[in-house]
Amino acid sequence: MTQTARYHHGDLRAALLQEANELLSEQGIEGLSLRKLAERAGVSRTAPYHHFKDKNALLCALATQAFSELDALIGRQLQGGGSQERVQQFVREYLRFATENPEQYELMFGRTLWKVGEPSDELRTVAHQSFRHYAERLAGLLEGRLPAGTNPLRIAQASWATVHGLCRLLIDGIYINRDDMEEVSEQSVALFMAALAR
Amino acid sequence: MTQTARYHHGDLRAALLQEANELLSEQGIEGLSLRKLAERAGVSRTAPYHHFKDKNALLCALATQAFSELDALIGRQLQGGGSQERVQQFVREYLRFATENPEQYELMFGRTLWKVGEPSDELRTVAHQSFRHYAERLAGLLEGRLPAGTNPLRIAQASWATVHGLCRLLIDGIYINRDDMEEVSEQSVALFMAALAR
DNA sequence: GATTGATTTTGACAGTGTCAAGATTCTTGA
DNA sequence: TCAAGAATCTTGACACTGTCAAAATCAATC
Repeated sequence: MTQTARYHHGDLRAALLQEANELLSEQGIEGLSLRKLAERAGVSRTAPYHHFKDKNALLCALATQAFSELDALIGRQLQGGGSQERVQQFVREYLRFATENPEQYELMFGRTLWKVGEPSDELRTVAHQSFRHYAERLAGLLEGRLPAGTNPLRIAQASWATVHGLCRLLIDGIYINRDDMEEVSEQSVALFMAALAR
Repeated sequence: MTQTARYHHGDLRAALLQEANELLSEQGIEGLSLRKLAERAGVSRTAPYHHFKDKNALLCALATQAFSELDALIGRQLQGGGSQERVQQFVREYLRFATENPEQYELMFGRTLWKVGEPSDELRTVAHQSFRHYAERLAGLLEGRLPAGTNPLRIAQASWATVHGLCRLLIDGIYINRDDMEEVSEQSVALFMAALAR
């Protein structure tokens, strides 16, 4: 039953997601067209529409997968007792996650889904969950260190914005030097921790 | 000589830039097509090609203008002696700049020009100049405050990344609440300054 | 075995950026 | 003054995009 060119594909949905991920990595969001995708999967232009409402839905599915990975990374890196080295390590891993799959990261956080398109409920959920997860873990790490009157949520937002900003500058091709970025991130973490340890 | 429907437009280049800025604000980068632009300017589809090599060139021209404004903002806000309040004020203004013209900001820092397209030499120059300008001014403000062994350039990069990250999260529609963002930015600045004032 | 539903196909449409070739107007030099 | 050339603008065309409608094919079910 695995011969080529049968009318029903078998598991087109999964095949599309797989091809989409590859195409995304190779050519970026701009190079990811439904028609290329269909051709790669050996199927006609409009076949994907029976598995995804439209392009936006397919991209949401991709981004949702990616957020799950990020969430796993957060859980893996931000557990146990807290030290500056642990946070440094997390940031390094986050930077690695973003820069090794830049197109995926762009899809996760970019305007394509969040502004131009419409993020699916599933995507919204997993994205917010990831951030909440991060905020909780970080609050755990910084337990007792925070100066009075400091809102842990704000710290989480601020630190995430910093790391995210670094990633964006790097990914979008504005800062080119990755090694510099690593140094910048270390500097940032050091400053944050220094301020919190007062 | 100002009657309508004459063959030569007169100053099509300027008109295109003007219309492009409006269209950009109204409909975003995705809604900005050369054909719409041409129609708005009352001219045929391909007329713009006699004033801009291609779409990328036109967008670069837009972004270059915008960077000049940002550069002016930096010069305006980051002058004179330094205090935490001065930095806070700058960040507020930067956030305002980005959130009041989100599509412009996206164009300036987004992948459309820096990664997908090719930034013009002019754009590269003014962008780097803006950052250098920021770095110098900030170093001036923090003069004498920096702990030994702290590279002012890294501080500039780190702080810019933070503000930029906030802007991106806000603009891309991930953080929705602007007021929260303002609070986050204040928190960030406070942390930075606290760490530096040790 | 016929019917129903899922899946896939072809055809079509409006929209995009951009090239080539022709039309018009402005400018410049003799 | 007027011809030549440059600048500017237009029409035609091409390949590409996402998406809809209608027809074709297959799988499963009653």
